[in-house]
This record gives sequence, C-alpha cells and structure tokens, in this order.
Amino acid sequence: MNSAPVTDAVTRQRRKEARPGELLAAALDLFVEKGFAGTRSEEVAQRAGVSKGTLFLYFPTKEELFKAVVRENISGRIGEGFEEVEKFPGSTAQLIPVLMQRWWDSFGSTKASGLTKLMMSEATNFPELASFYFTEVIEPNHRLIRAVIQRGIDRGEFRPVDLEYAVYSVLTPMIYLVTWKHSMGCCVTGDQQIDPERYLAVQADMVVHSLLKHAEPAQHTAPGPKLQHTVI
Amino acid sequence: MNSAPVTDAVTRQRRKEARPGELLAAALDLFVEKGFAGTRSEEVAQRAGVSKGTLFLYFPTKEELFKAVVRENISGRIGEGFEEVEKFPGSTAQLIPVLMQRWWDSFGSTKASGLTKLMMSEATNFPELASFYFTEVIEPNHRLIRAVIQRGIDRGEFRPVDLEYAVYSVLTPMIYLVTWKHSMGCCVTGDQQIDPERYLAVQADMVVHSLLKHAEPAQHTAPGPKLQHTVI
Amino acid sequence: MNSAPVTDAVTRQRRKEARPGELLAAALDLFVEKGFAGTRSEEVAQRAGVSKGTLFLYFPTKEELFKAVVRENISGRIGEGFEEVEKFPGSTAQLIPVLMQRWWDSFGSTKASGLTKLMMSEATNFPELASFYFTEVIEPNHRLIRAVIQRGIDRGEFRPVDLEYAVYSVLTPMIYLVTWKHSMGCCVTGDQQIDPERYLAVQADMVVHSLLKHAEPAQHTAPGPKLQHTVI
Amino acid sequence: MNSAPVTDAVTRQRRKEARPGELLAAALDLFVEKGFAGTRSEEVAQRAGVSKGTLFLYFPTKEELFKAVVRENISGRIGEGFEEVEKFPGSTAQLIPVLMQRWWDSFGSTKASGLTKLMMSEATNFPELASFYFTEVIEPNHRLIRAVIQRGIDRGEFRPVDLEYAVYSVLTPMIYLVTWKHSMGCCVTGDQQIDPERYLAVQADMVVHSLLKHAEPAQHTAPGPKLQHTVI
DNA sequence: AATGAATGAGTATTCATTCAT
DNA sequence: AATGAATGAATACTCATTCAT
Repeated sequence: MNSAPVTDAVTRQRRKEARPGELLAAALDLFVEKGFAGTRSEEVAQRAGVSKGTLFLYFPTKEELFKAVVRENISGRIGEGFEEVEKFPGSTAQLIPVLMQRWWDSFGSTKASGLTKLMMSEATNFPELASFYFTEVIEPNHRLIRAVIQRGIDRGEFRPVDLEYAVYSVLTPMIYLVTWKHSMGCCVTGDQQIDPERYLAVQADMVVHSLLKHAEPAQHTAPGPKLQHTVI
Repeated sequence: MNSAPVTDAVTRQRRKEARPGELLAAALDLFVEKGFAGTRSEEVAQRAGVSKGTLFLYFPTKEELFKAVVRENISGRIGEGFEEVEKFPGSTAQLIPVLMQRWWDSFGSTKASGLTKLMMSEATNFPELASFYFTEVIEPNHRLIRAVIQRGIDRGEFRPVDLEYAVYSVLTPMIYLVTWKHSMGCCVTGDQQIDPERYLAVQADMVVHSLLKHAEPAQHTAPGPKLQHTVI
Repeated sequence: MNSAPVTDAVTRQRRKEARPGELLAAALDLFVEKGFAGTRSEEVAQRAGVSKGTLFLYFPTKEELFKAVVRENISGRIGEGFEEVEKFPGSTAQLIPVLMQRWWDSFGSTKASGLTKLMMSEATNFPELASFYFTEVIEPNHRLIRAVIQRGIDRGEFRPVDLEYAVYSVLTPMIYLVTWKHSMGCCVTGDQQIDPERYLAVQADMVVHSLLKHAEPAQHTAPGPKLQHTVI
Repeated sequence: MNSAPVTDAVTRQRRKEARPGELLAAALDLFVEKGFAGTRSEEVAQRAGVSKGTLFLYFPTKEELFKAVVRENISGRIGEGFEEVEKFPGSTAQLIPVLMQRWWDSFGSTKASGLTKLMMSEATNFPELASFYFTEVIEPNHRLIRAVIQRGIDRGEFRPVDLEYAVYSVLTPMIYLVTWKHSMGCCVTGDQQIDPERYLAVQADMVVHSLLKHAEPAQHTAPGPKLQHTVI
C-alpha cells in the first residue's frame, strides 16, 4: 500500500501529462483505419492502455475526441513548404516533381494522410471541423501551389493560366492518391493497385507539360458537337 | 364497395411496378445525405411512402439496396460514354472539354454524384461494396478515358504518354469536384466555393495542354535539391 | 379465356376439396421437420402449391393449422391394436416383442412419429391440444398395454405387478426412440446413433424379463445407505 | 456523499460476483418456462434485476447463456454420481432404486429438469447446442449407468445383457418422467398425473427384475403371428 | 485522476396476418 | 375461392456514455 509512493506518484504524474497524447495517437490510428463510426471508444482506450472511463475524462464525447485528433495532426507543418520553395535553386519545372515526391515521402505515405480522406468522409458531419480544415490546410496549400506556379510564370517558364483553379491540376492527383490509398486501395488486389512512384512521376510530368510555354498547335478551339455523359 | 375496381387494380399494379424505382430514389437521397451506415432502412421506406417490410420485399438487405442504387445511377449508364466517343467527329482536344462538361451536366451536378464520394467514405467498412464498385464503375471509366487518350495519340494530336496512369489527369479533377461538392463544399461560403464551369474549363485546358504535342523547351530535367513536406 | 371452362371448373372444384388435405400434409411434413416456431406459413403454402393467402383462408391462424394437423394425424388407428392383441395366439412373452416391432414398422419409423415428439415440445403452448392428445392417444395406449400385461398375468406367464405404472416399462423405450429420432438423432453421427432393431429387441427382452415369473433370488430388499444424485 | 463508501464498495463487489449466478438463475426459470426461442434476452435481464446490456456483458450470446445454464445445472454435477456409485456398499439391486430416487430428489423434481425436456424440443433448431448436450450430458450418463449394470454383472447379481442398449431400460423411465412433467403434465388433472415416488419405485423394481439372474421359464421364444400397429 | 460495471437507446431483418383485387 | 403485395410488431445485440467506488 504505502510502498514506493514517490515512484508511483512520479509515474502517475508523468503518465497523467502524457495521457491526452497517448489517447490522441491511439485515436488517430483507429480513426484512420476504421473511420469515425467504425472506431469504438473502448478500443481507443485499450490501445492507449487506459480504461474506457479515462478516455471520457479527457474527451467528453467521441466527437470531441475526433476534433482533437484532427486539430492535433493538421496544423503547424504548412510553413515549411513555403520556405523550401523559396530556397529551391532549380527551375519550377524541376521543382514540381520534387515537391510532389517529397510530399509523398513526408506525408502521403504516412498514416497522417488518412486524415485527408477522413476529412472528406466526415466533413458534413463535422462542419465546424471542415471549416477549420479548410482554413488550416486547404487554403495554405492552395497558396503554396499558387506561389509555385506564379514562380514559373514569373521566371518565364510557364504560360499564364487561371492561377486560382490551375492549382487543382497539381493538388487533385495528390489528394486522390491518399484518398484511394485509404479507401478502395484496401479492397483491391495486385495489379489493380496504384504504384505511387510511377503515379506521381506521371502526374508531375503531365502537370508540368500543361504549364510550360510552347508553340501552340492550332486545333483545339471549337466546342464540337453533341456528346453524352460519362459517369464516374 | 365494387366501385372502380379497375382503377384500383391499375393503381395497385402501377404502384407495384413503380415500387423499386420509388425505393431506389428514396435510398439515393438518403445515402447521399447521410451515408450508408447513417441511413436507416425504415427511413428509406418512409420516404418512399411504404412500410419497412415492403422495402425488404424488394431488396433483401441494405447492402443489396445500395448496390441497386449504384447500378441504377452509375453502372447502367457507362456504356453511353463509349458510344458517344466513337461518334464524335472533332479533334480529341475538342472532345475532352466537351466530355467533361457533359459528364458534369448529366452526372456530376446531380444527386447521384454523391455516390462517388460515398464509396470513398465507406469502402473500408464495406469491402464487398468496394469491389463491386471497382468492377462496375472504376474499371469501365478507366477504359473509357484510355480510349479517348489513345484516340488522340492515334490521330497524331497527342504525344505518347503512360496511358494507364495518364487517365488520372482527366479523372482526378472530376472525382475531386464531386467529392468536394459533397463534403467540404457544404461547409464553406461564397467565394470559397468552386465554380464548376470555370473549374472544368480550366482542368480541360490543362489536361489537353499536357497531352498535346509541341516543341519542348529544354529546362525540366535535373531532380534539384532538398525540399520539405507539404501537408494536404 | 373462355376455353375449357368445364374442365377448369372441375379441376378447381377437385382442387378446392383437396386443399385442406394438401395443406395439412405439407404442414405435417414441416412441423415434424422444423417444429412449430421453425415452420414458416409461407413454406407450408408453397409446399402445398398454393399462395400464402389461401392457407389463411382455410386455417385462420398458424396455431389452428397446427391443431388441425395433430387432430388429423392422431385419431382412428388405436382400435386396431386391441383387435390384434385379442387375436394373437402365442404367449404374451412372444406378443410383446412382436408388438413393439410392429409399432416401429407402422408408426415409429414413419413421419407420423414426429407428432409424438412435437406434442412433447408444444404441449405447454397448446394445453387444449395436449388434453386431446392425452385422451385420444395416451390413455388408449395405456389401456392397450395394460391389457397385454393383464393377459400375461391371467395366463400365469407374468408375475403380478402395479399394472398402472408397469405400462411405462413398455412405453417409455418406444417414446424415447421416436423422440430421440426427431431431436438429438439429427445432430449426432455414426456410432452415436441408435439402431432401432437392436434397441427394440433389447428393450422387449428386458421388459419381458421384468414381468416373467421366476424363482426370486433373495438379495434385493434393503434400501441401502446414502448416495448422491445423478443428473440426466 | 462520502458516507459508507466501504459498504457501497462491498455491495458493488458482491453484486458483481453474484451477477452471473443471478442471470443464470433467471435464465433457467425462463428457458424452462418458455423454451429457448420463446425466452427474450431482455426478460432474463429484467428478472435478474439488471439491464439488457449487463446480460450481454456476462454472456456474449443467448446460446452461450443457454450453454452456461446447462453447465451450471447439469454437466457440472455428473461427476458426483460416479463417486457415489463407487462408495455404495450394498447390492446393485439395492443401488438402482436408491440411485433413481436420489436422482429425482436432486434433479428430476427441480426446475433444472426442465432443461432435459428443453433440449429434446430445441435440438433440431440448435444443432450446436444439441452436440454440446450430447457430449456434456448424455454420454456421461450412459457411462454411469453402464458402470452400474456392469457392477451387477461383475458381482454375479445380474445376467449378461447388451450393455450398450440395456442402459435405456434405466434411463428412459427417468427421462420420460421429467419430459412428461414439463409437457403433458401441465395439461392434465388429478388422477391423470404421475406420482413420481410410485412411478420410480415401480420402474426400479421392473428394471432390477429384468436384470437379475433367475431360473428361466421356457415359453418366450417363437416370433408368433401377425399384429397391427399401435400409435403412441 | 482512474476504473470498469452498468446502462439503454438504437436498428436490420423476419414473418404471421390482412385485404384489395 | 385465390392471390400476393403490404404491413408492422417483435427481438438480439452494440456501444457511447455515466457514475459509484
């Protein structure tokens, strides 16, 4: 009973401060793996090595836990991109594939990319979180990509484009890749999988091509006749 | 008592034939609005104006109902795309923007496009649905876009590309648009919205540019130095 | 439309009269096979080749159907036993094994024996039916067996016994056999099964031995010391 | 607020340990009264004074609950029989009636005997339970009775018999008694009832007689002529 | 601060029964 | 008399949340 109270106290204190972090880490894993509805509170507690009751001591509801996970794992890393872009000495056509590959290595290929898919899935259930995500993640990323494209234009590499919307040519392949990885990718086999390296190389090549200045061939102007729908 | 027996018979017959359609329409609404797990069977029945039991008379499980919804709204309509591509008389550079706009008009802008986002969200929870969707929807669409790009190459409009992966340059902007529309799009305001017409025009322009043959400028080859991560 | 109306009418009339019988036959099969709760009304109708609605036209509830099945299949055959016993020329020790084997051939081995088990299972849910069964089946059978044993006593073959309760020595092995056959017997394999021929021969031998007069050995009188329970 | 924390703690602990027992007692009552399918989980919980959720905290499914009830009331107590048989000092002819009476006192006359009838009723609907019951209850009981008869033979009291099937002469009267008690017995009146004491005394007398060695009279050999069926 | 026993609202599916035709 | 489409009551099991200790 009264043996080693000091040690216990210290341990307890240390653990107490670590608790929310352990819980958030466990929750991140599980939310990414199983989605919001598919994650059971008890499992989060178990993985964090505490009891169910303790979880609710720190996060009053599962929804609050989810919000905390997203907030915890999203912010703070955006600034780095800007610095690196500014430091980059090569051409913008060189920069884009490097940027995309690096993004994959440091984010897309990690567990954290599960949050991207998660936000898409749960946005309508957590509108407040979606706004937060928009401000904290989407807008900065758009600014970053816009800066990159602007750099290409400023340097005379790229043709002028609708800057605001051109960013999607860079972003959507990346977003799709991580979304796929955490959804359909889990349910298909072998040759139906996407090879990230090849995928990103091709997408980078395509987007750079779409931006570069060149002597335009003349043909693609008139709208052309009727055509029916394609369905994704 | 015996008044209008014919009318009643007709009504009953008409309703019986209409039932599956009414149920599928109600199910589409609710699945898109609330997700697969979030949609209660009884609510589907109610919205279709029938009792719970009747729903299960036509669709033995909720999963089968979902599959039927996908079939009705997506798989069943993919063939049309192929026919139209074959009939199109213009250049492939003309074809692509037309194709994308038409896809938007007939699918992306409709409620049915919510299914695309839904599948992404629920894939891991319902792997069987995911496989079904992959086979019935994703593969055929890839084949269609591949055929379009191949057409451009065959006609000498487009440069040779990694056909398998180049399709994503066309598809990912479209998928992103409908995914956005049914997720973040619900949670942001005014000028943060995406204007579909402008978005698709820009993406079509970009992808066509990325495929067209032209005199290459020389600069984009060397990999270039370090760069840190960006977080989507 | 109006072709062969006579034939149709005749067919219909003939079928109409046959309906209840067809339904009762189908119901007997299914009740015996699956029990009362396990039998679905629709399946009864299907097996009888009619629609669900028709079943309820003849039997207002599933319970009434069950009662009708039992009543239909129980009565009327008991008298035969008495006549045969009276006609039998041999010793009563010969009569008993013959009686048991014959019972097996004409009842125990047939589908109808499922009713015996069914009555045991459902007696408490259908008390009125249980009383009927008691009067129509159990009591007559007791009288029959009592008559047989009395015959043996009257002829000096058998020792005097508590006639009322001695009948159970003959009856319980038979009842157990059909009960087993329609319950546990379905769920065990190979050498765990009961071989009816051998079973009945042994039981007949045992019961005859228990009834025959012989020079009694002296030992089995004192109650003997304590002993704990056995549990079936 | 902080009054009687010890008492509360003790109470809670005591209740926690008592829970499974309370639930099993409630379940036994209801299973016997209403059958397996007829017993609702919630009612079991209610009768035990807890909520539905608590029941599933201790027994993951209704089938597991049933198995636990059988274990608690039957399987767990079979060993006792063997010990007692070995300790018994008297003749086997003395042992058998004692054994049967004791079985009645400690099992047949109690609520638990309803499980015997229950298993017969539900076996085909729950084959897994049937297999469980066969292994846990029926086989051990057969072994016990075989051991008893073998004891009589070894001591020279009993004639040699088909040991495997002779056990039914002891068992079927016992099984019938409890089956009757929980089925037809509920539906008949006064003098139609079975008096267990007299019933068991007669059956014990009969079975002992059937096993004892004695000078055989000669008559019961030839098969004898025709005879028609009897219906149980 | 931590526990974990207890709770009870929530839901897909079945099936006897009804009734308009 | 016959149909079969429609109904809706009934039920095992899950899991976020509470709270006594």
